[in-house]
Amino acid sequence: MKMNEKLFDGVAERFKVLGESGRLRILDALRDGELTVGDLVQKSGLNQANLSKHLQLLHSLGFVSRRKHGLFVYYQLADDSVFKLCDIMCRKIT
Amino acid sequence: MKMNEKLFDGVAERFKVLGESGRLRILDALRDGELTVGDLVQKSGLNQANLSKHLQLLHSLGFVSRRKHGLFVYYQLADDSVFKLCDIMCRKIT
DNA sequence: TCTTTATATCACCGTATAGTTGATTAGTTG
DNA sequence: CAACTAATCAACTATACGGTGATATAAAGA
Repeated sequence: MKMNEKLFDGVAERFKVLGESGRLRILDALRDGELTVGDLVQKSGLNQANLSKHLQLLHSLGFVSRRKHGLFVYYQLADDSVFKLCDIMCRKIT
Repeated sequence: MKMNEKLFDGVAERFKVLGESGRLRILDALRDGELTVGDLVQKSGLNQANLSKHLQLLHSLGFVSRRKHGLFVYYQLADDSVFKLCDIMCRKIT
């Protein structure tokens, strides 16, 4: 695909979101299915406010989706693109 | 690929490098073949010191390779992984 | 309605980093 | 040596971003 001039900022913005190991850990924790915010607090070691901020960012850019059920909000991966991306990156490292 | 705990930082570091539109423009400028630093100064609008800094970063993480010939240093894309990555990202935008 | 719980948001701080500039250095060529 | 390309260094500004504690919002149940 030819990179459109308009796309640079949007693409960079999304790479930047993945350029933070905390958010990668969140996404990895969701690999096996949806989790609540509370689950993610435990798994990630991040506190609630910080985690929530990361989740809003990931959601706003389409990396995760969510559904609300009662008091809980369940987050899950929007698709498998994150792991496609990480696979390519990992190949550059090893 | 299962994300190894050790890989998180390395992968994040590389995503972060792509998370900046200036560097994406540099990589895009190299799409059609190798260019000298002077060429890239013109194409990118960045000054020499700044551009050189970006190039060192891109080179140290394996996104570009370089060869020296006479006074000039020619940079080129190390492989096509950048565009694979951008393609996936673009699909998330459109 | 009052309480509890889960999540989102706000305000603030500290730090990291990009961008810029100017100067210098290194290496190559003629 | 003189001219040129590129890398590097130092210093500065501005801004973006992560982390955190406090507060707000929303849903469920007594």
